[in-house]
Amino acid sequence: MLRTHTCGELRLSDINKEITLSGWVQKSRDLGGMTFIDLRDRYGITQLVFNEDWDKALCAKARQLSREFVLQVTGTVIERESKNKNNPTGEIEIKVTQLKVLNDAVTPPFTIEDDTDGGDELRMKYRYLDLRRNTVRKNLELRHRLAIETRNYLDSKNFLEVETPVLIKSTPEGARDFVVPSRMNQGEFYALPQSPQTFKQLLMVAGFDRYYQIVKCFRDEDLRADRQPEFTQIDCEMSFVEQQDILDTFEGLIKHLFKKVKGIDIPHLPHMTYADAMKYYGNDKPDTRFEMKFVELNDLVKGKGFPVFDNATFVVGICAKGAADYTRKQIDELTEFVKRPQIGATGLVYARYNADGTIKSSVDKFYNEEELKKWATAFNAEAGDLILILAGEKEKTQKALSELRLEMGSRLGLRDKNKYSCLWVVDFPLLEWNENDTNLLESYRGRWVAKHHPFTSPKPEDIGKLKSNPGEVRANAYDMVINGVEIGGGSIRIYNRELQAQMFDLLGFTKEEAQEQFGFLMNAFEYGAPPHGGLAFGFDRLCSLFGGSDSIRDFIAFPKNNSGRDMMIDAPSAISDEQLKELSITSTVK
RNA sequence: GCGGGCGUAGCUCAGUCGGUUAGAGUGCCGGCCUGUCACGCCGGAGGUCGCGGGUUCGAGCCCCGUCGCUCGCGCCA
Repeated sequence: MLRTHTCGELRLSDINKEITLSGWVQKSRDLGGMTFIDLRDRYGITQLVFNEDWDKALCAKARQLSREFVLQVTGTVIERESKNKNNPTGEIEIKVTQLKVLNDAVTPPFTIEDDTDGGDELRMKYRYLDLRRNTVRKNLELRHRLAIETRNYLDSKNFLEVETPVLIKSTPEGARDFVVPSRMNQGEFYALPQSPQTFKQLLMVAGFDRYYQIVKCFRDEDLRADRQPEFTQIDCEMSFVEQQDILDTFEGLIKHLFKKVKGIDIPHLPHMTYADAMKYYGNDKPDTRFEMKFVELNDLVKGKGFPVFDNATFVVGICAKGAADYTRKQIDELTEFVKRPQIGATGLVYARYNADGTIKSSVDKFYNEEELKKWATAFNAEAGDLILILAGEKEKTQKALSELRLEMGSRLGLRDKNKYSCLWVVDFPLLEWNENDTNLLESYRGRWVAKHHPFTSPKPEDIGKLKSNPGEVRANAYDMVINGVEIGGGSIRIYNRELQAQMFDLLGFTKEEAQEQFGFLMNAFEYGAPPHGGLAFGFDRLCSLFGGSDSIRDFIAFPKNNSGRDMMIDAPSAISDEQLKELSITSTVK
């Protein structure tokens, strides 16, 4: 061993011990006759001290050490003359007797400190240096802790972790696939899994009963702060269960994780229907840390001569508690916010419920005090509140107001990172209609697509509507939502060949296409498939939620940038003509 | 595919109305310094202002194009 202790563990109780430490030079402070060096490893920082009076040659050698040199030092633990209370090892230091430079280092391009001077791009390019920083290392330690506690909980509930293949088959449903050419089967391609969905269902057919896997999944879609092309799911499936059993089991998991990792007791998770989530929050993943629910105003505001409201199919608003003192400038900011192209509202109507009980609105020309009072009643508004109203086409307006609600929540400090509000959103629609929209791949346009995925079972009482009114069929599908983030989702699956075939038919598959792409699954259903269901958690998002960050990149050791590039190894890259030829692939790009 | 922001020293940034030799902090190098821990003091080196074109007597600044990074929309069963 090149060390007897780590740089984080020595204390006053270790005084006079002869020890050996190994680590990196964090900082060197040369005072002339003596030199201090902070030696760092994963566990902490220990101060080394060199003094000309003790060993002139050694002290001279210490002066030559720069940041990030790798050292092995032997010496005696001594009590510091002046102690540093900010460091757990700050009461001792090492009087070094032997110094060995295990490796030198060039000056790093950014400082290896909690508050680094490095920008994102540079940190990603030198991620191995970035990972030396406490903040990043702690994020990965949190990730490790969450993975361990997930396994502990699921193991205690009899779940088996089973690995499923990574080279699988491309299917047209869902996100774009990453594909991998097959050399042995020329002209054919594997796809990387978007999720192990069909395999876990086959494990249920196989009688495994309770399965989980902490597993990489791949989606070839554009990225965001919370979306990476390869990401990790906690993927789970159970047999002989109904929806409530799954909700109970995984409410248990999330409570276990909060308790073990953060020491927080999470109350019972309320259920909210998809319909209510849309009605009250305009969003299927509502941030329920604060209320500010939507109130529909169609009946109250129409027919008073205000064309914007009269021409709109949907008028809806929120009431921001205590925001009546918002200045004209602040309200203009909000108006600009909702008018941004990403949100797309045409304007914002407001009504201030002043402290003196009067109401002042931006549409006083059309609505008198009495009518505005009725608005206030509809919102349960009190003096001091600010009512904000949007109008337009229903879906777009809901979405815009949802964004405004979150913005107001942030501005009013209602979205505390250390507060957690968890719930289940249930009764999702089974299907949604894809417009004939050029933003979509041609094969996706103008047809019904599964809201969750095509293996999701419809609610038995809605099966009759599958043919007559597919859009109204509700699914046995559910999402876990925490602080406005979709942390996980799943469904009770179809386990009957005929119903599954009917689903594929609805989704526009011919019998032959369905058989070719999912025949293996439907065939399996004929051999005694148990009723089953499950869900998957986004593990990276869970980590970022626990770590109080909006970006999952901080919790992935080697993440990719917005363009899907690994800036460190510079992937993806072109491959040689020889490789292409072996795969029978012709490159159409120079 | 689209919209916003950014690109100036190793790093983080400032740079006014288009006008002298492009600055600061930090890091780096050298010197001094025996209790520092954001050490201090003195000195020094370090620039293709992302790239290409244009306007102008003159461009870091204005215009056009392009590349990269970043946040978002679309997309993401």
